[in-house]
Amino acid sequence: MGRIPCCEKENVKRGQWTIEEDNKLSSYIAQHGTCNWRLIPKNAGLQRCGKSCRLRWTNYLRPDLKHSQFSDSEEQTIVKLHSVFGNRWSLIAAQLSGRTDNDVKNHWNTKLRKKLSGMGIDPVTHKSFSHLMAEIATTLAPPQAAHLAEAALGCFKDEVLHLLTKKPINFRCQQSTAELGNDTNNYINYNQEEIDRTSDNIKLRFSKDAEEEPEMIPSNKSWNSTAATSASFAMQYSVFPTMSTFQYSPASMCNKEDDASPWSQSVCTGSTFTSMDHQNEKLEENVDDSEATKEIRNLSNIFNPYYVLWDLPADDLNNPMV
DNA sequence: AACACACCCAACCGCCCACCA
DNA sequence: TTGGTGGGCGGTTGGGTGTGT
Repeated sequence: MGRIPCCEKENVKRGQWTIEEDNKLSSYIAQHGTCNWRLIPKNAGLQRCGKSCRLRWTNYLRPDLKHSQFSDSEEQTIVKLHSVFGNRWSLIAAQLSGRTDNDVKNHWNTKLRKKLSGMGIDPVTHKSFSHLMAEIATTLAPPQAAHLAEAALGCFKDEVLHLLTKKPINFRCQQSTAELGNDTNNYINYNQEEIDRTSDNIKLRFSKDAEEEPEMIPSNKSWNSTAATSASFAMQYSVFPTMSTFQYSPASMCNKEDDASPWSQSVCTGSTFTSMDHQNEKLEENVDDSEATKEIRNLSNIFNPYYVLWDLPADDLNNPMV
């Protein structure tokens, strides 16, 4: 026994809304409110499904909606919250005034996901790709690790190709000014040969290292193995060129008129050495609760996979939650 | 200029859950 | 307790538009 449809499908109009329909719906809701969506199209003289009316109102016509571009600040908030909630778009949207879940979802799927991928970060787990590759190495014994790494590389193929080859983005390797002088516009362009070579290197290193130092790749590590161990492998099996002089810091992610911010530039760094890896490296050096560990706690940023909500600046939250 | 491809985003679909009689 | 209903949600689609060749 299925649910009865919310309307007679054959008698309702579908597709794009006209200005006239928008006006009818808006004026009806202005007078009568939104108490019963099933009755609204009928009473408003619209040949639309009630659900369609609700969506049109909530996603487009509502007077409190913003129709402007997402700001850097909003984007950062989305990424932060996505790292906590995943695809709970309504929860995320609730923190951004004037944005709907549909807006947030669309923006994520069309822009933010690519931005993160372009930065070498898996948009699902919010971990760097190299970190994920390292997780594989810490979980499986050779030769499975090498095989799975190859498979994982296949899974990330689109991201990797996007990262390395997409012409319009013209990925920029951002290095410290100390290293580059004042020229911060150095570009590294990869070609197919380079991609293949990178891929081969990964496979080779997995196999070779496992052969030479099998004890380095524990066979029974869980996916929740310590970050320190993972970080060491992340460094060891880093897919992309590592530039230890660069890190994403909270400051670099702030919404300032700072063109040097990797976020505002919306470009790829070509490095997977995220601050998380950097932090983990410090963790490894200081196993106990040292100054470095404290520093790590203070360095929570949007790419920290262990990000917790209470680290969010209160200003970012539209509807602070318990 | 014409075509192909990529991208964006409004709209739809179907599932789920809370509420109520 | 149960079934009907409205509304919310996330995933997906497809048409319009932009861009490259």
